[in-house]
Amino acid sequence: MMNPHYQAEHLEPAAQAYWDTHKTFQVQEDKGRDKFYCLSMLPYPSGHLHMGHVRNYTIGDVIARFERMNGKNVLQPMGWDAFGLPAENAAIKHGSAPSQWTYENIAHMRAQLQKLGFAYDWSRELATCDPAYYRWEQWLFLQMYKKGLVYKKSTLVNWDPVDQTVLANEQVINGRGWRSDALVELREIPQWFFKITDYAEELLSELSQMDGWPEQVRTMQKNWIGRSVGHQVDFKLQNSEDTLEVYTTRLDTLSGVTYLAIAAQHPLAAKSINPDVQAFIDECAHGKTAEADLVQMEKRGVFTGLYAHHPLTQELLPIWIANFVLMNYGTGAIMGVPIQDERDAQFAAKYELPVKEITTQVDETPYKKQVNFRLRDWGISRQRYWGAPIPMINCGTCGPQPVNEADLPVILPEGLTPSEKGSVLKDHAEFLKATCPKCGEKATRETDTFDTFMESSWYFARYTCPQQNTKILDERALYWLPVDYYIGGIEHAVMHLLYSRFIYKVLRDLKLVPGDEPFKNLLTQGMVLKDGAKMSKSKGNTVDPNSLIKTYGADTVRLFSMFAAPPELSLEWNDAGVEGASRYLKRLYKLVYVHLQQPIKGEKSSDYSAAQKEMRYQIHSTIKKVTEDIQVRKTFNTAIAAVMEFSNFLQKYSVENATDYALMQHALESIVLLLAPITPHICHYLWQMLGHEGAVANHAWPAFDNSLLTRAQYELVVQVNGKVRAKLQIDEDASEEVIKQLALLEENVTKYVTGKEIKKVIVVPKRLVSIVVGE
RNA sequence: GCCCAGGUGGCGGAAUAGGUAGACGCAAGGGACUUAAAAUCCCUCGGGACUUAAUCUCCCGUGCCGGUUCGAUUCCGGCCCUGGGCACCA
Repeated sequence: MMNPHYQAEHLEPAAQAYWDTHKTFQVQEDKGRDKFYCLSMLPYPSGHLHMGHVRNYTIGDVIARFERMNGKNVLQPMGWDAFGLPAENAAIKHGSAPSQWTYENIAHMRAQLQKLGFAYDWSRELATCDPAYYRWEQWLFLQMYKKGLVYKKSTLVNWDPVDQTVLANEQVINGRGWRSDALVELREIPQWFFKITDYAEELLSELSQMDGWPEQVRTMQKNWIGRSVGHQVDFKLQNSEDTLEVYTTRLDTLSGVTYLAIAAQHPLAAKSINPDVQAFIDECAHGKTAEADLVQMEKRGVFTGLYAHHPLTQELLPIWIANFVLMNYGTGAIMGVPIQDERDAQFAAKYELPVKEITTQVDETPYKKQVNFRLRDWGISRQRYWGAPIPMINCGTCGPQPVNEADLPVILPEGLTPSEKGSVLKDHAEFLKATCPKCGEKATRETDTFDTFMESSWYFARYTCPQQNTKILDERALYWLPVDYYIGGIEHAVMHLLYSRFIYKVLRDLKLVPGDEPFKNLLTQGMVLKDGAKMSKSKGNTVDPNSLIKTYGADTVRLFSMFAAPPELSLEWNDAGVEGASRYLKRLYKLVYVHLQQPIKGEKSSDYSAAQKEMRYQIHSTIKKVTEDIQVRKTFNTAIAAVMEFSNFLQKYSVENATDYALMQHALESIVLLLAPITPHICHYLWQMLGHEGAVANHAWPAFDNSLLTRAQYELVVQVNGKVRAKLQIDEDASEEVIKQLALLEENVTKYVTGKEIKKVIVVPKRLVSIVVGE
């Protein structure tokens, strides 16, 4: 007996309990069926779910449930990106351990996700801060070390001189430490790097074939990798055998070079003979390592006192240090061509450097042709406590040595309370204590931890066998990978997705995963905004999913977040709109209730009235529209709009005989099936009420019949000189000649045509006739 | 500064390969029901003009300026504004 009132608070837990006890979404490998791996980017356990999460995971869930209804063996897992800075900050604030804060947040957020009814295989849940996870990350690092993909070099970090610690870019506010307010210094420290540049060519060339990715993301990655073909020009230093190497893509402007400029960190800067140089370098050493800041600084420089010879004329060129030259691009040195380059011109004008015409086309042969990438190697060292330890040991005699595989995992001591004075691992005697794997002497353990991008670069592979404790991955990875659909924020378009592609190729080279690319299709969702701004605690414009779920139910929240905008656009949150989504579900519920209550029952006859034919047309065209919107376009908003439109039609349809009843039953069943991926709980209930034994989640997606998608007549638009002058109903099978004649007979058309020369008549089949007349 | 998006009624958005701009929803206004309110249902709803009136007709309108085309929200060129990313936030 159907409850006359829609009560989400009863019906939703019941549906969730059903999926839970029937293990509906737990999956195993099944060679007999097509697999479909649907993945949403794993959340950072910040404490509470926000609307961006709700949107992201609903999109993923709709796709997963849709593919499931289409017969695929669907894997949809969930886990936690559990290492990172916010846990340390919270721990400092509360004087507690980051692990405790993290695990509490995970428990809370897991419960929130479960309330939303996502079709996850929870048996595969993982947290990246679990040693059972990061031990395999450490193992992977060791394999990369063996392959020569790991090296150490010195690079700049933001150094807080008061707190004596390295700061992240976001911790530097206007050039000062966010806690200490001290002027931040740039400091060079040795750090571990992955040679992602070894894979630059492949990462670039494959992009053109990745047609399951949005064009914009591929373009961003292409530009980020930034392959260019240029030349290396050696400028011989005055009174020295040494040369200054410059990479340029504009060798043709060589004759216009009037000066050279190097980065402050360039080795040559130290050999400067100008006493002002050190002061300038010190001054440049303040600020922030972020490129956006460096590039926007006032362009300044200082003369080193050194000269080099122009390779064509042997003229002496002054060597300057300039704050806009980046050490990590090219050779950290540029040639200044004021006549051709605007920035060089401004610099030359400011420091009264000469400007020279470009005179000769140069002969390229003496110069080494060189392919250069903007992409830099990936610095993976972090001087932080709450991260996975990098498995290295520093020996006084042998230098840095990799930990023996048998000694993994290198366990991060949990329960420590971090301080603002940098990583507490540096003072943890027990952690530091190690013996050199090579000579066996006393040594010190590496205290740097992994960049958290490392954890998120391979988690999707681990979901295929999360409990595997003898190896990183097994044959299950070969069945499930690659990910068929990956859904996440556009803010990850470059870094996370590029690092993941890189690590996947490393895993491929270790013969652990199939294919070359980890993510076959990618959907990048837009931001969730309120009052035109990104929702954030600091702006005070957040919307709490919990209270919305409590007021309206999970289905309403899911429906609104899918209806308000297409997934790729930013979504403007509107509380009144949620009300509208709730209203629709009530209307649908009532439609089913009224149908079940009315007395007429029976089967379809073979004779259809015009109204019944129209009803049949509406059923099939709605199924077609929704199927294509979800399957191909992923425009869930228009799919929902089509279902709403169809519901409005049904509301006006009066059931007068058995055929009407049967058509109405078919219509309502279709709606329930079409909405099942979006609002799964109410559909689970209504499906049962409509007389079905099994769960709608296990039912097949509805089919449409192409032969029923035509109507007797269609509307034809008539334009004269591009303006709409009439609309007429035309028989489906009318010929082009007939259409032209009918169009010209229309009163409002003759008005504009009479007495004028008809130059052209364009007929667009089933749509419009465009008549072009002269004056 | 560089790379990538977006800009359409009061609001979110629709128009799928260049073919009716404003689907669907929200808000608002009017009405029905009710003792009343809520809920529900019905109607109107880009701006302007004309007409006694209309569901008639006309003009303007998709950030701005220009172009291509019978026809441009859609394609091209140039600008403006907003958002995302820029390598230690995740």
